[in-house]
Amino acid sequence: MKYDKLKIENQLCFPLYVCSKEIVKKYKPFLDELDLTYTQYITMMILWDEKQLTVKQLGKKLFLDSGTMTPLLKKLESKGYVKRNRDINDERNVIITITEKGIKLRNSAITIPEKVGKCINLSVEEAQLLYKILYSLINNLEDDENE
Amino acid sequence: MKYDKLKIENQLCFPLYVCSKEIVKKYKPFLDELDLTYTQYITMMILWDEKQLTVKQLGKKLFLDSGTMTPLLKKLESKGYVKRNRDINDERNVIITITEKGIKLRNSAITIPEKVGKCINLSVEEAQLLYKILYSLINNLEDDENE
DNA sequence: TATAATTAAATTGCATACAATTAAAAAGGA
DNA sequence: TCCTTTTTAATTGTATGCAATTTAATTATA
Repeated sequence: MKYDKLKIENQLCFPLYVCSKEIVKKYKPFLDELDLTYTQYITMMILWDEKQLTVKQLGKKLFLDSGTMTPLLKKLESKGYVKRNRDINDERNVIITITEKGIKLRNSAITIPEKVGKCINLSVEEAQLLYKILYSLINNLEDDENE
Repeated sequence: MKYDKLKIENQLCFPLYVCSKEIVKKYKPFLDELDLTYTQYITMMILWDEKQLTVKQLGKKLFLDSGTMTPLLKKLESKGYVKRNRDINDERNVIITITEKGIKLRNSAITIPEKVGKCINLSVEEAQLLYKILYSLINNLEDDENE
């Protein structure tokens, strides 16, 4: 039919949008124990690895802009997990550094991926395939930006 | 390493979250022309098919609760695309009915799926596979709810 | 060097999302 | 029938997410 392409069941974005939201919800009870939101959690994930980054660098890795990052980082600072300091060499930059308390939080978070994995319940093959397709999609979207 | 499961590149949820956000952004210029947001768009998508539903039924199809639906539907009402009326037979329900103006909007929306499809740029096989995996994921998540 | 252009963070305004609560209506049971 | 429970929307409060703008600092250029 003429309007078939406008049917919700023929959309690819809609199940993506639903999966994203619903899985983030699955994280909630586990993240509540750490007093973190999902966005704060993925921010900490970067910082557990890199220790120190500018707001810009963090936002690039997380696909978020300063409008989202600035209030989020202030919240993480108020919880004592990060410090925010202007770069002395280039005062435009704000450098985010993880604190000792932030580093310690990683031990409490370590069981989360496994717990959420159980809710997801995909076969290893499906999970790998999904992962692969999602990242190629992200690359396509980025290429499309630069046309 | 001990903390490998906490690395951002080993997460499945993160690329889902990014894809969802980034594709919704791709819709923006096209939806701007219709003065619709993405959530308003998928709501209209349901209504183009069903004409009349309660808030509850709409929310169930969209995986959204009344806290999101109520203000969104008021906005669609103020734009003249839907009407909101209490069900006379059961005053707890609010029935959403698409208006003539709302029905006509479909003709302006009809080119959107194709335009966004071009940005996504996956092969037909990958797109079908992704679709299939996402819906089985949604089913798994729902099953997990009812345990 | 003085000015223009660029860059990074912060701010503002709007639109979700969702948990938790509230209010009203309907259904079920003693 | 009266009371309790359930159901549906709406409301409240918190946290994103992003476009657009602003501010301050740096870089590029005439």
